[in-house]
Amino acid sequence: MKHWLFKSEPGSISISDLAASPKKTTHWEGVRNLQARNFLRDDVARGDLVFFYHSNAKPSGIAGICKVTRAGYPDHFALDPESKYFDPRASKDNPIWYMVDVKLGQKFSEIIPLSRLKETPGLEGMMVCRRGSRLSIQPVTAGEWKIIVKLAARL
DNA sequence: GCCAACGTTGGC
DNA sequence: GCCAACGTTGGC
Repeated sequence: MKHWLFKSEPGSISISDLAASPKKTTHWEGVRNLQARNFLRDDVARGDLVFFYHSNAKPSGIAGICKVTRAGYPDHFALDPESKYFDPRASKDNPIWYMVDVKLGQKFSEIIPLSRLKETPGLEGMMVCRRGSRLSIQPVTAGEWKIIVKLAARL
């Protein structure tokens, strides 16, 4: 089992929105970056655990934990001209973009802010802690996962 | 295939 | 709202 960090702007979907969703489950659609797409298509597996990260938020940081309930499959929003994620290059035979499904596991009582992550020993190598890192689907090491879960337990 | 211009992300 | 960093586009 692997660990990930998925970013979302709360205005798009927040962890509270996910908590209020049917079965507390959502598609993770709209990823339109090749590197992130490759993770979704090739690496994110059912059962993997995910930190739900709020970006462009007050504060930005990790809001909780989700579980992947469905591995990568074509993001059909790319085929829908009405969708803001529409991509005219995508087709049924060549979906280009992929999504996964995630289910809320645990919503933390508070956000663990990015500033906290940055000052926590052992997390220096995390992509999200590095300036200018825009990747919205990021792998997290088992060690980093453990450290952050410990932080969450002390909230 | 280079790279300047442009658009987007996202912290602050 | 600013702007740095990054990804993508398109002219050549």
